[in-house]
Amino acid sequence: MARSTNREDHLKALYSLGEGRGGDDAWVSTNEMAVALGVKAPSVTNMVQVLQELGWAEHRPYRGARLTPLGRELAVGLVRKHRLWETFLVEQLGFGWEQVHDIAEQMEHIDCPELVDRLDAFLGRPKVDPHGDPIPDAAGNIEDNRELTVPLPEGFGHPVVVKAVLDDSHETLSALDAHGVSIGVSLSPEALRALPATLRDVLLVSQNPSQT
Amino acid sequence: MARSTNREDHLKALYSLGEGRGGDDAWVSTNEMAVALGVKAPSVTNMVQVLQELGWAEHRPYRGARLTPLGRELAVGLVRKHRLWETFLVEQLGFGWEQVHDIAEQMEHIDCPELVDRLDAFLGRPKVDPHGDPIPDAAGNIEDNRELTVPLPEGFGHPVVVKAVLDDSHETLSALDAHGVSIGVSLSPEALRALPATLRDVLLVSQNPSQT
DNA sequence: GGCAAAAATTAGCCTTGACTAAATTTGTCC
DNA sequence: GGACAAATTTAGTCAAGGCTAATTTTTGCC
Repeated sequence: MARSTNREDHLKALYSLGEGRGGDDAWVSTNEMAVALGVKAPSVTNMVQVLQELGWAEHRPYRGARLTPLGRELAVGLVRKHRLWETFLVEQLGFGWEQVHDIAEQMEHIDCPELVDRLDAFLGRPKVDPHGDPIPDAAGNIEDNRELTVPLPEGFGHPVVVKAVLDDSHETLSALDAHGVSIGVSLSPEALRALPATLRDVLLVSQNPSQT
Repeated sequence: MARSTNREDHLKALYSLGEGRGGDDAWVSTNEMAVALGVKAPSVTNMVQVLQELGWAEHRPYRGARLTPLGRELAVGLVRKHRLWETFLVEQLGFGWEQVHDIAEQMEHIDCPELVDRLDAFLGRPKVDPHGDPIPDAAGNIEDNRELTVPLPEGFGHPVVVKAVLDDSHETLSALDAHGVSIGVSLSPEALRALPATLRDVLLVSQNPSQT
């Protein structure tokens, strides 16, 4: 048994859903994964059991699943590939930031370690992707400077600089685009108030425009 | 029923094997395809029948298969993607010409017409890939200047310029590399005689070094 | 023209990964 | 603490695409 697009998709869903929560309740329910992947729950149960046989995840029946260290390493590799390809598509080919998620979803499954290294070098070893998300390095380390940023502050008393967008869907990113929002843009309190709440909520900002 | 990696692989095999021969005997046997694809003959029979249902190919039992106009169009699109990605890998990422076939084999299945257009533009709308093979344009036209070239002439009386290599396998290309052969290189009669016959046979050359 | 060998197809089975329906476990509310 | 609802897994089915074994068609040779 080995790598396959489907297994990788399930692995990545498990990783994405599990990363938010720390500590002991890092278990992700099969139902959550099913919703994220657009399949039904029993299919996920099946696949999670396969991931367990592969040593990528641990499955506790009626509890959920979580990654093993190996699984996490592989998942981070997928995230790395995804974000590098997104960066390539935007910076080199001129795609809009709302177009690249779905394409990178296909490209991240290309299997060639040397390709990843060369792409990374070609792009100048970027630290963040076009949505402000950190790109893991070759060793799997993630330098997440977004912890220096904050969710939108109450009151909107000061201008803020957009550091990252937490939802990479075509829909959200197009809407943000229509409001002139992109990574690095400074938003005045008025501009913030003009944004629909659903869009404000996906932004990570730094409060001091002098912080880069 | 729709696109899938397997169906595309069979379509491309049918195209590659069928292109050499003109006219009425353009039928490709399922066995040939099986050998080319590394699967068994009955699997090919199955898949060829699927291609027929898709309107991509015509199957005449015990005779073989051949592409429909639609199938040919799709196959040329795959060849276009394959050769553009090979060009990208060599020219932009610095891969050796012997490394890129297998990677492009994966990348050619990425489905995004806009990506192909942008990649083509990014590369400067190249006419040939790193192995000297023509890259079809967006309309599917193939400007095959290799017809201006000739297989290696008898006698090796004159220097020749290498225009294309007919076998893109890692093995062959590495061997050619070891002999200092690459696209555009001029080979003296002595150099030609020094090449193993198996390597000489995959070269297309032009006889007059002044022809570029 | 008939017969053996080669080639191709059909038949039947396996794995992957999806689904629905049914059974099981968990958790909550009184 | 028990009953019921919600969540999860198990059981059984299906399609895609591969395989081997058996059958059928074609071909080549006398």
